[in-house]
Amino acid sequence: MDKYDCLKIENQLCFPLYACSKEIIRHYKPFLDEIDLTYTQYIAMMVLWEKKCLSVKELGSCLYLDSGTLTPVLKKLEAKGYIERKRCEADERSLNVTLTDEGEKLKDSAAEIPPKMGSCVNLSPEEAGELYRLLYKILSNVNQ
Amino acid sequence: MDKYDCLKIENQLCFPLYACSKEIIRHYKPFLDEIDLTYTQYIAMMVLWEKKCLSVKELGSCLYLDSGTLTPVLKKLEAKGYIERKRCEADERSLNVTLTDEGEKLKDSAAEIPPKMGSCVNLSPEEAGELYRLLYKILSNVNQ
DNA sequence: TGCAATTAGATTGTGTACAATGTAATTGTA
DNA sequence: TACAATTACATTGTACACAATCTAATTGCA
Repeated sequence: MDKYDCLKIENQLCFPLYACSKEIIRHYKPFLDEIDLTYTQYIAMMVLWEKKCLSVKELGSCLYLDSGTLTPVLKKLEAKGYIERKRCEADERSLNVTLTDEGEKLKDSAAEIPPKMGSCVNLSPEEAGELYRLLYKILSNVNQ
Repeated sequence: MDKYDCLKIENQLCFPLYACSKEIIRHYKPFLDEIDLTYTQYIAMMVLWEKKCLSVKELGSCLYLDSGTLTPVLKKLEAKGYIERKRCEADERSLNVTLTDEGEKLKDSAAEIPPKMGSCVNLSPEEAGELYRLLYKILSNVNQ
């Protein structure tokens, strides 16, 4: 165990996280292509399907994304007709994002994706649960 | 449990993976700034510090990255003077990537980063080990 | 109440990611 | 041994991600 061992990629925890995240997202692509969404657009829609209406700031804190990333993503979703972007009347700084009927309708096609994805992650339910717990434990710490 | 529950972001495994990966990489930034590397450049250097010399293809399979991503990353590392890129004499299609003395020297500064990062992931050694195991289990499956 | 500080989004610039395609070198085989 | 198929890398185009900065609206406090 020399002082450089910590630099070996196989001793890193961040690297398999990074690689895993990318590889799984890559496996989403063929399914997401069918409903013409990218992964980022998909997770934004996922929050909207649940919350119906929220500000860019709220969406950003759900997704760990800032306005620099979300503004163009939301403009694309608006161009596709899935959402509406409207300044909040009570506070003009804030932008309300809401689902259109088309956006709401998309939920049915999207609901077919998670079951199809399940097979690419070969973990037992217990392992998946443990992974989930560990990831959220890190996330809760990383944000103080 | 209705048919849309699978679409809730808190029921997804991919989302915390994606968010965790990004958040941890973001925490690397101040440390990586000190040695003027991005995260992608850092993991490429990590493989080189270990293997000394390898082709773009080999590097790509270590990092789960293709030439479209690696070519510009490696050109930047070459411009910084940390690596050399030279066509393989035995097979001109292949490009050999090797460390320069400057690149080798960088290893000492880089070795200070992993210990500093440890504190941002508040997992016990057992939990970190389990997370590591689960991530590599997924990675081994995702690539058939 | 006036105005400095804060806040919410948008913009800009840099750096990945990756699919699709292009090019040149090498291989396999009829 | 020609030449089609394959391989390695580079290029192009699209889409994030994020730091830094900008603008306009709102808040807080002297």
